[in-house]
Amino acid sequence: MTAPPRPTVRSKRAADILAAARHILEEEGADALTMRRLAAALGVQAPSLYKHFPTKRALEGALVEQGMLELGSALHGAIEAAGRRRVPVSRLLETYRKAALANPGLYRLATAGPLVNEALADGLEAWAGEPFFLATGDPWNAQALFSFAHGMVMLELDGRFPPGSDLGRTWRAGAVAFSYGRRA
Amino acid sequence: MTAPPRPTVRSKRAADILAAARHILEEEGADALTMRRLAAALGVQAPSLYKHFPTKRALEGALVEQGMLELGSALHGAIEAAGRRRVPVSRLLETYRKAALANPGLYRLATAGPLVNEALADGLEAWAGEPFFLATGDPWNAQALFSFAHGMVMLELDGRFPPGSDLGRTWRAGAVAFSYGRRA
DNA sequence: TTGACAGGCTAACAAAGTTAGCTAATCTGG
DNA sequence: CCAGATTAGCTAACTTTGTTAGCCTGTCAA
Repeated sequence: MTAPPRPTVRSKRAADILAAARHILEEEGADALTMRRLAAALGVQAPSLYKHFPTKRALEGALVEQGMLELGSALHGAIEAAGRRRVPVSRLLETYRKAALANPGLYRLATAGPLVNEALADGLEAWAGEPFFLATGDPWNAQALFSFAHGMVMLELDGRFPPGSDLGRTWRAGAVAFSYGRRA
Repeated sequence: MTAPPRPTVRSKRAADILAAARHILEEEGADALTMRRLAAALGVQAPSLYKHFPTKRALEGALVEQGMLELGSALHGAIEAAGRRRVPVSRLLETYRKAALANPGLYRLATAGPLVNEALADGLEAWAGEPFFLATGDPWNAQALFSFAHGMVMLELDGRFPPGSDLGRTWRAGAVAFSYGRRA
């Protein structure tokens, strides 16, 4: 088990900005997260934000780091809760779904576009993905299971499933498919 | 088997614009697809484009329709090639992967953000998804399999897998997991 | 022939990220 | 305790982007 990566340390002010940004992101959507809107929420003018983050993408990157850290923590929590036994795939998926849907804006931000993560502490993504390896036992099923979970969350967030779909059952179908450790 | 939806009919000029847009999208990326850049490629000024599409999103929507139609055709082609037998999941996935990665910009456009599809001919999405039902035999495994495929493509396009990953093997792991028609 | 319409044009706006350069406060080293 | 540096704010302004308004010209049908 890899150690959880330490979050980047930031000034109090920078942390406040991130909190405000996150609030706007979740309450009003990604489009509402503009530098001017964010500045206004902090009672400040837009250019002042650049004293704390060099660019909007950097600010988003910091949000992504937070999101990944929280998601990773949730997943590792599920692993630990299982003690010495292997986590059931279904349990891991439930955790993933719940954690991801709890912060839709952040999740989309973290996994949209080619590379918002740039300087994303390198180990972070690997660490967050580790539970999938622990649940499946091999890297290929781990990646496949992760892809399934990611696809489900994205499609669910984007309302891409036909109305009336029993998504719980779809998640369960995936869980069944990836259980019992079959090899490719 | 549902009939393939007819593509929206458009004027010659509108079709030309879409072709140019698609070219820019694939050659230079989504950021390069601006109204001015597109207009320039057509030897025209930006506002002229609004004689043919009411908004940039409408133009993107038309591109998405094209993409979905092509992807759906590829998948249905795989179904037909199997004749009366059920398509192997692995075969369907290979088709999906190949078709999606052949037009990365278009694929991302079609499946990014909450709703680019708006007026997307309603049956189109259902029609494109039908092959997954035919390959798995029930709607829940169909949706789960689709989510897996979608997640794989997105992560692959975004370079989210650790370098050196054997993605072919990951796709195969997914294929194995979703074969043999297990029920949730 | 006349009038509608199709399809182009220029000028311009608003919103977005961002930069430059100023200033007031606060902290720090001698 | 003061001087200089740093911090963190400000205003003004620039660029890029989508988009609108309003004009003009050619084509084609009544």
